[in-house]
Amino acid sequence: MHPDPALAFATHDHSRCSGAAIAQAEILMAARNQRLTPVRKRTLEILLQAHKALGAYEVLDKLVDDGFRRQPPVAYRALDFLVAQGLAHRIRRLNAFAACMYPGRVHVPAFLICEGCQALAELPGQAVAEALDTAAPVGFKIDRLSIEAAGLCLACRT
Amino acid sequence: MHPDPALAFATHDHSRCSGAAIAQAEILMAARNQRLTPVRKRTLEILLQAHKALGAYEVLDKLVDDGFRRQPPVAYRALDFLVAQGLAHRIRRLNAFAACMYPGRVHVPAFLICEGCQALAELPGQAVAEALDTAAPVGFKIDRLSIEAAGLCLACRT
DNA sequence: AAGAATATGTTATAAAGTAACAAGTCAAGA
DNA sequence: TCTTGACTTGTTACTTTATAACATATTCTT
Repeated sequence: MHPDPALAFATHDHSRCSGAAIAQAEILMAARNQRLTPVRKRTLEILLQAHKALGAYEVLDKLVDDGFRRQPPVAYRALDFLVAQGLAHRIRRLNAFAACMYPGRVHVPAFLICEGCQALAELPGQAVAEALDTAAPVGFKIDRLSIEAAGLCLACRT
Repeated sequence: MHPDPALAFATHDHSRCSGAAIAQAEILMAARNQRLTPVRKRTLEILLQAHKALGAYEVLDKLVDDGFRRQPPVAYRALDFLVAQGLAHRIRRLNAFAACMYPGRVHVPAFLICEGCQALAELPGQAVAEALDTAAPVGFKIDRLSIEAAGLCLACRT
């Protein structure tokens, strides 16, 4: 995982991220009586290894390499499951999906998208959510919140 | 305009909002040497009167009623212009567009989307943006920020 | 083993957004 | 005033993203 969001913008071994995260996902799904079936598991691996946001059709292309048929519902169903289980997030600015960096933990995801290297950092947005709650009209109950910032990371600015 | 975002969730005369806002847009565009052509002006009116987020194709349908041809670029070009000029915002969660409530003023838009009545409130998100900036890794420069919350307004909860 | 719930296979289609180029409009300088 | 260049619109065609609907298969429960 990425306890430090800054690591998202640093080079590192992606396959290492993947292994532990998959193991944790297995445990989590078992605890919830949810099935991390082959497509779902592979989809999560694909997101973890990409280490950036991937469009559903990009995921689908990679699933095809693994023998699954190239049909949109294959990818969308797996992605929807992962999102519902909090193992992945949907990045609306990009029409894309990314593996969650804090699976199983209650958190408000906030995203930084580097337009230079396409890297994506997920950071805890609790404070951001509180600021919004304060600003919101009395009585409005926030269910789901998207916080997505596009910009340039340190490396890409220099 | 809506100095008080809470008004977005209260019933009121939409056509009244529109008139003043259009007049202001005219002034603003003149000052910037930008042309608020008929399609653009009508598109802005449509957004202002709808008083909620409208998909590009919904806008297009209404433009057709005014004699414009039903061709996607007609709507997208007008909408893109309005967004570029800060007269409208794009709501990514909804694949939709809404008139800006603070045209000509520097601000960070934050949106509350009521899933009960589909009303949309735009509120100043400066504090929210600052919270995110604080949480972001050193060196990341935020260019554009989406803050979009889905939930239920007071009226729809009761 | 039967039935219910869940997951996958498959076809088809809807919805959202863009590329590319031709044609028209407008404003400013020669 | 003419013409040049920038901008705007018209139009065709297409790409990308996402979902509906229904059949089949798998798994869990009793």
